[in-house]
Amino acid sequence: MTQLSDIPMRHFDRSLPMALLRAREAVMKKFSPALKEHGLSPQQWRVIRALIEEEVLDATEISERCALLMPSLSRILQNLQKRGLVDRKTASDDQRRSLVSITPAGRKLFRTLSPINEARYAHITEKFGYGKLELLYELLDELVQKIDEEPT
Amino acid sequence: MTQLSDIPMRHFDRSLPMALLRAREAVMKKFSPALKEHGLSPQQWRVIRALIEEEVLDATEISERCALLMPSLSRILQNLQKRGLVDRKTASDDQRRSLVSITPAGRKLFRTLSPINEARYAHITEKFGYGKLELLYELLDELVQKIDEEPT
DNA sequence: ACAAACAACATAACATGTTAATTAATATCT
DNA sequence: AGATATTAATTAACATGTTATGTTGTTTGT
Repeated sequence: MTQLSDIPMRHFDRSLPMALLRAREAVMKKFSPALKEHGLSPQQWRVIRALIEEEVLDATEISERCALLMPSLSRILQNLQKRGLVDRKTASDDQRRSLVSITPAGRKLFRTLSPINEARYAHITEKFGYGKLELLYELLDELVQKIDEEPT
Repeated sequence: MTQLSDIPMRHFDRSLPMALLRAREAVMKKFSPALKEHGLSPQQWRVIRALIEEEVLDATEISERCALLMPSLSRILQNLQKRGLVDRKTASDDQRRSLVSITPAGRKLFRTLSPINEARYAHITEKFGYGKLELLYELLDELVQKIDEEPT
């Protein structure tokens, strides 16, 4: 006879948040050390990458592109500015907005680190397989899409 | 003629850490609110789940199962103990080890939250598709495996 | 023009992530 | 047995995650 107590609880390792966390940790283990050697956290690196792609961005745009909440970003920008890696000026048309750009020193640091990271990325791609990697990206994108198109 | 400057930089959205982060954020948005209503962080919830599965665990085992570093776990256990959700005693055979178990109050809290979370999980499964979810788990597992079997 | 609503950014407060250093107990080696 | 190395857990220090609140500048409505 089947009872509630006979139904096995979904195991911990079939937890989506945990699976995503562990995957992210494994990947970061490959990228973080090189960043740390140059005094950058993964979050600081994301900001620098965004500014290489775009040249000038306000804080809110950086926040969205880098998946950083404004309070975290606020502290990170203060830190990067103090170290001379980014520059800031208030927008002339909207004094609330803070326009951020990368400095030559920041650009130089990027050029130092970028090849190292790209090499690691290439290595992961080769080891895991290009096709599987693309499939993984697609699944992750679709997961986000399906979840976000819900209310609640 | 092709130059280095013509090679487009791999875009931000094709960053594996970012893709995993965004997916995790989207998923957590579905689970966190119910936990927060009951005063639990996702990390605290992971610890409680682990203790429901196992009854007694030492701190190191919890750390591994929950993907929490020991310093974080140390603070979390102090918090949960203070709130009467877990219990601790030092192991008789090894006084260094701290054996943790869940209290009746902790078990009750679990029974309250578990159905809510399982329902959300079922909803995601339905929306995303069972097959795709299984495929995602497999890809994530394999990614971790391939990355971890490397040195450097 | 002026008050109310809104938007961008900063700050506060607390939990967690992360590395290093500490403490106490156990294991190992000679 | 006694010195040394290892291990389990904690603490320290600082960066980030997260929600709430504050500050200032801009927009909207009348």
